[in-house]
Amino acid sequence: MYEVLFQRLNQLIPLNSQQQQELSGVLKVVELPKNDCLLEIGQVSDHIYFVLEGILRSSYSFEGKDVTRWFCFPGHFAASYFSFAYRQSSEDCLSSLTEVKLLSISYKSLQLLTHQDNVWVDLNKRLLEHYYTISLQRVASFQTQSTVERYERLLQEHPAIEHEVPLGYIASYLGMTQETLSRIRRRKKKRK
Amino acid sequence: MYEVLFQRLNQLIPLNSQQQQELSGVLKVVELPKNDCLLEIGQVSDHIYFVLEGILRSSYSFEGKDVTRWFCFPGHFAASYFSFAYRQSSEDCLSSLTEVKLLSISYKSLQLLTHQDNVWVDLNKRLLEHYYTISLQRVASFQTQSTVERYERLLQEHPAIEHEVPLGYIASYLGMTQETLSRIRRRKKKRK
DNA sequence: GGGTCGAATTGATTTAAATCAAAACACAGA
DNA sequence: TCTGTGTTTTGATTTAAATCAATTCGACCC
Repeated sequence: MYEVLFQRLNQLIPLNSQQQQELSGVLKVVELPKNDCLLEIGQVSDHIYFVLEGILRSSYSFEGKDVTRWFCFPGHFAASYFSFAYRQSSEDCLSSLTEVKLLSISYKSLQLLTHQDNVWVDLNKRLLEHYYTISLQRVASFQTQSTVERYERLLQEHPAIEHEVPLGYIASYLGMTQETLSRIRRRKKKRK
Repeated sequence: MYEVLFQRLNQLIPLNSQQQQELSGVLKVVELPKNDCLLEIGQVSDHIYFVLEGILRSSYSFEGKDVTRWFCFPGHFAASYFSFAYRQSSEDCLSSLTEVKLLSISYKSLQLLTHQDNVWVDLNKRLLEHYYTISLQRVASFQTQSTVERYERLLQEHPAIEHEVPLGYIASYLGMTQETLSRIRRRKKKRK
């Protein structure tokens, strides 16, 4: 059950079997239906999730509009980082776009782990670096790529998104209107 | 001399006087002329800088074009993070846009500090979090704001940029052409 | 099978930005 | 002061995207 998670973690930092066991001891499996809310805006996030199956979406509110911060696919971690790490109220909302199966760890459990082994501190840093990199690349894609190119790239990374995520959510993630994205899709079909 | 730096660091994490002294011991003051290169693409970054005076710019290359990654003003830290932290060759280039006065710390010195006091590890994390936040906000500004709004916001944060940084650099930072930015400026003047 | 709701598509139009080309400007050096 | 170089501005045009309004589509319920 936890194999997928450990595989992913080992890419970030090597864990020995004791560390793996300690982590396993505090993980919980969570299964949720489609369109379920894991965290609302204003709440303090109490969990980090690891996606086993399904898709999550994080969004924030801008001038009344709902904007997609990111999507979370199997093998990804999901959290409202600053809310979780610093116990602040979250600016983001987190919810399921499909039925999902997740692993979750609570703030308290992670605190305990952290105090007894530095590897969890290192892991935190690695994850931060990872998500920082992704964010930098995303900025670069806005600087240098057209709407079409941004969509193509997203499709390459996550082909599933095309059929499993509502168009409007993808459009706001990419910074365009849903009409524009719909037309991009049409032109793409025609070319085939 | 180091006062400005310590003030900034204390916002991120409290340092006692011993820690301040240890850091002071390994800092170097660097003064450079305008348009000097601190790091070229492909090199391994060996220093983190803190800007006392002047402006730095980091850029990367995309399809032959030079694109501004960020600007660095007094009170900011400048580095090619992944090149520095993991001794990889840098994708970014770093250079001075004006005469600059910097504080610098070498990889080796920071390694030594890190081994003798955990506070420097924490500081690293805080800085990462800080720059991650900025990157997230920047993505959000591409998702939700128009070219005009993005420029206005940049001006609010760094009014100096208007007269001290070449237009083309600002335009690529904001993800628009320099003609567009020039016209935005003209319309702005007219309105006054 | 008809009706309803939200999502997606389409069309017409306006607006914004990119592109291409040329002129104006700023400034350092002869 | 003139000249060359790089930057910025301007103009004309094309292209891309937003906006607004109206259908169409699809899933679900009755």
